[in-house]
Order: sequence, then structure tokens, then C-alpha cells
Amino acid sequence: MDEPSALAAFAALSQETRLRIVRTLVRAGPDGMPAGALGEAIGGATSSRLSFHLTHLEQAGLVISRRDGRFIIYAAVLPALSGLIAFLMRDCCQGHPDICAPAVAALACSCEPEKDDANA
Amino acid sequence: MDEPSALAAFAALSQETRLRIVRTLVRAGPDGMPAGALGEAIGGATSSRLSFHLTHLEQAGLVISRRDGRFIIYAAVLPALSGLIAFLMRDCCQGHPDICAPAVAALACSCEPEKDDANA
DNA sequence: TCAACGGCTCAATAGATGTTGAGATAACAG
DNA sequence: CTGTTATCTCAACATCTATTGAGCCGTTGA
Repeated sequence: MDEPSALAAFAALSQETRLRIVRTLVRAGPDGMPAGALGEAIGGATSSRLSFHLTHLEQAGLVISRRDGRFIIYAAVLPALSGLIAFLMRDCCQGHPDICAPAVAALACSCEPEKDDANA
Repeated sequence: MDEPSALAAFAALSQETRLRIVRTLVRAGPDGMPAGALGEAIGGATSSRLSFHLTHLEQAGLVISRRDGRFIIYAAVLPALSGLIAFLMRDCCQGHPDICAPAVAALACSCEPEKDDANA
């Protein structure tokens, strides 16, 4: 993750429609979901607007697309998201992990939606 | 962390000068550094430009300021940064940690300044 | 082949954003 | 009190960005 990539990613995430798209795709998991369903999930997005934002997100490397019949399936790119924050937090504590430990711990919790379901 | 806050934070980070400010402050640690030194560290920022961006970052909750004599010291707000990615990754694996484990692991490594940073 | 459907592309418009330069404010030293 | 340093404020301008609506492309099934 270099500076231009990070800038592009943050810019992509700084827009309401795009942020909702990414969050919806994160929840959708690795299988992703088609553009149309995405539009319904986030609400009030015309075909053209949705396409514009999806293209923007794909160019920023935050989502990927694949065609399945007449649908186009989009999915979130999790490594891009984590790489983003890694870029931001790099050298955050200069060898003093106690400084940033709370921050890192908060991140790990985002994987556990309250239910302590075991591994898979 | 709610959606409007996250949008403001991502917008704040989507600008080259501001991203550099935040990263410089993250490296500077909890003690922060004065605006002038910050300007020299990131290069080519006039007083007015720097102030504009610092105000923007402070309103987004990513940095805080305090006056020390005739200096104004700025420092990064680490919880805001981690809260940001937690908001983004929430429910990322729906109870299947193996999906997002690599992403989370990448974040934890950002505390170790072992790898050489080739930022642009 | 055709029509229906899902999604994309394009150009124009309106709104948001960053930069600049001059000036103002606050604190310190003499 | 005066000058200097450090930083902020303000208004104008140039630039970038999002939205809209019309139209196009590819896939499917009869």
C-alpha cells in the first residue's frame, strides 16, 4: 500500500453511497452480490449512479467484479481494507505497543458480531 | 463511530496533505508536534494551507490540538483511526473468523517498524 | 430472430473542495 | 511598548466531483 493507493481508497470511502456499498459488500462476504441487489440494499441509487460509484470503488481496488450470466457480481477486497489501516497506523508506537494496543484490540473485535460462534 | 463521522474521517484522509499530517502525527506519538514542525515534515505547505487542513482534521476528530506558549501542538487520535476501520469491517465474517483473520493479522503488524517504509 | 432485463457509458450541470495571499491574533523577548 | 515569531482567518478563484437522463451493450429465453 503506497500513498497514491491509500489516497484513492480514502477518497473512494468518503462518499455516502460508496461507503454503504463497501459495508454492504463486507457483510455479504466473499461471494459478493449483484449490482441490482446492492442498489436495493443501500437504497435510492439509480442504475447510472450505482455504476459510477462501483467503477470508482473498483478502480480504487476496494471491490472486484465478475460477470455471472446477465448479472455482475461485486465483492469487497478485505486485504485492501486492512492494508489501508496498516498504512495509516504504521510505526504508530515506535516500539511501545502499549500505546497502540487498545487501538489494535478494537479492530480485532469487529469480527465478532456479539455471538461467540466457534471456528468453521 | 456512526456513518456521518466515518464519512467525515475518510474525507479528511482523502487529501494528500492531510494524510501526510496524520501519518506524521501517528509517528510522532501521543506527545504530538507543533504546527510549524509539521509543515516542514510534510514539505511544501504554507501556513494558511496547513492551518486549513489541520482544522479540517480536528473537526473530523482525527487530531487534537493544545496550545503551548506560542506553539500549537497537534497529536493524532488513535482511537478515531481504529474506530474507523472497525466501522468498515463490522460483521466482516459473520461468525467465520477464518475469512477475515488475515486482514486482522495485517493490522496488528503495523505496530512493528521492522519493514522499510518506502512512502512517496 | 426478437423482446425483456441487467448493467454500463456519455455529456452537461450544479455543488463541493483546495489553494492563494493579505491581514489579524496571540505570546514572548528586549 | 515594540518588534518578532507562530499560527489562524477570510474572501476569491480554479478545480475536482457527483448527479441526472438518455442511450448503448451483452445475456437470456421464447
